[in-house]
Amino acid sequence: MENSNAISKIQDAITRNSELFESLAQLYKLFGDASRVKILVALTQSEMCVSEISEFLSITQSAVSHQLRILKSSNLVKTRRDGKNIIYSLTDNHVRTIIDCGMEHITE
Amino acid sequence: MENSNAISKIQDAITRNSELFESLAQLYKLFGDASRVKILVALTQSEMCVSEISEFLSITQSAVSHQLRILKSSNLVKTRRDGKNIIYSLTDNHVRTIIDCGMEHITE
DNA sequence: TAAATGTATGAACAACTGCTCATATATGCA
DNA sequence: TGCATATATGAGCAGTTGTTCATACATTTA
Repeated sequence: MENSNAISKIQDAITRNSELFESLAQLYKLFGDASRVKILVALTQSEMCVSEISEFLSITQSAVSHQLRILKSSNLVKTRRDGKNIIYSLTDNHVRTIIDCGMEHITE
Repeated sequence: MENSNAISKIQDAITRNSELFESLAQLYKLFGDASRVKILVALTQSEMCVSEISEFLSITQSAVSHQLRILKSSNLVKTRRDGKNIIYSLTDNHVRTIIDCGMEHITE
């Protein structure tokens, strides 16, 4: 099929920035799981320790811990220790923005 | 572990709106794949037919078709026929907004 | 120091995802 | 009407994902 020139340019742009869009997909993948989204939403309201998060999701402490590890290694959350507890919080405000952005689509 | 009152309220809110956050995760899941993201990004620039999209992704026409079906059944894209071609385009501007929102996080 | 509490981690597994291949359907054209 | 082109779809498969279970590690307290 013969391309119009305009579409060729779009295709070039996407091919050139291929890695960028893979990062984008990788980012959205983090929000693409109900447990993780709920964790992130909770953390937009307040920092929390693992057992607090574990309480209101119907999954075990272990599962929460696994998910938090993913979120931390992706730099969406950060931690500090407070005695026996590890307190998780959002790294920055991007998470909040992204969630709000998606919510607007859902609740239109 | 004993909850602070504030955290209890957050947990209640999240439990009550559980389905909402599952929809949110479902939405982000659509953006959580490189092929789909590239398709959506392309469509923010111009409507396109299947074979055009198929050209610049290194996947087959069949794979593109499968992904477009997913995007269509989620109401992110819509179609019209033009002769032998099916032209795909974005349903509304939310996709654009969501992509921009994620890009800001990536390219900070 | 021993027990209790909070968190992290590895293995295993079922469910899901995205791709390919083969093939069906739909339209346009000779 | 027959053939070429464009798209859709089902089956099958390999890779990924999210959970659980068992257990290890870290900190506090008796």
